[in-house]
Amino acid sequence: MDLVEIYKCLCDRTRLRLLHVLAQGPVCVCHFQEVLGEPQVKISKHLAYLRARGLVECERQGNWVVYALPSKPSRELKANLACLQDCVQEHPAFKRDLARLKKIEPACAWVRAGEPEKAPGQYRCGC
Amino acid sequence: MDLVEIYKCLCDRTRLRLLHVLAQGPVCVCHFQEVLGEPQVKISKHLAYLRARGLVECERQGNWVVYALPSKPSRELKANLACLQDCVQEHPAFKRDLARLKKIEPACAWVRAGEPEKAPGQYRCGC
DNA sequence: GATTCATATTCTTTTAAAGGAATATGAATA
DNA sequence: TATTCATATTCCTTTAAAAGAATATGAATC
Repeated sequence: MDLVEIYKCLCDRTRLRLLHVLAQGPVCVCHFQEVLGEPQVKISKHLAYLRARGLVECERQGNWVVYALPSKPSRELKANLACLQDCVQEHPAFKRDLARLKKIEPACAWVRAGEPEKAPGQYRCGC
Repeated sequence: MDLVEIYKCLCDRTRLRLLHVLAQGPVCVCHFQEVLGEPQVKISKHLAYLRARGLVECERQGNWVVYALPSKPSRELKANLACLQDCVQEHPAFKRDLARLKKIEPACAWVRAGEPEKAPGQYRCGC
């Protein structure tokens, strides 16, 4: 994984927010929409961008697709993700994302555990 | 200084090399040309890019312009520059730059000390 | 004052990326 | 099997960045 490619992934605010949220654990796309308050296309395309460059992995669980940080991140990626977390701690916008994530935490827990059928709602995954 | 802007500065290989070299101390443009082996326009434009975003500062010394990392870097910048140094240690291309820098070290020392007139050569700054 | 040197800027072409609208895919339900 | 939902992809327009060629600037020398 090339260092420049990592930085290219990091030089967009939406992608920074996605990666920052992902540091908390796996998240499905609809939760991202809820947490970031951004349209589906935008979220999906930025996730695709990150996926194509190995910064995230994903797994389909029925109707949902759950994204996560790579299980075996390179040294460079690990260092930069840690740096990002450090840099962003104070920024209100990023803290707000985490607050919104906490609100939907219960639903997330099911999805993370690979049991989306237990999530509330019918078709929905609880967002 | 915006975090995204910092990452935009970091997502180009030439700029990474410039910043990596600058971590050793102030360097003038002609030394950069020597060390990176890249054409003058390229070096100058990337330095302008970094300068416009506050990632480097510069000072004219007679005919030469000496660039340096900012004297008071933001927390974010400091963290990312440290991370960069860490990530790049093993990469041959970056190590090669430092090796070439060492070769012209004597000339650099004069320039850094603000006494370019002591540098060898007539019009030249020793590159 | 003309020249020489180091550096910066302008101009142009090419390429990548962002964003939105519309549509496609693939799984689950009815 | 038709529908519904979550997500992805395509198409389009706009904007930013990279690179090289040519030229400009500003300081020092002759």
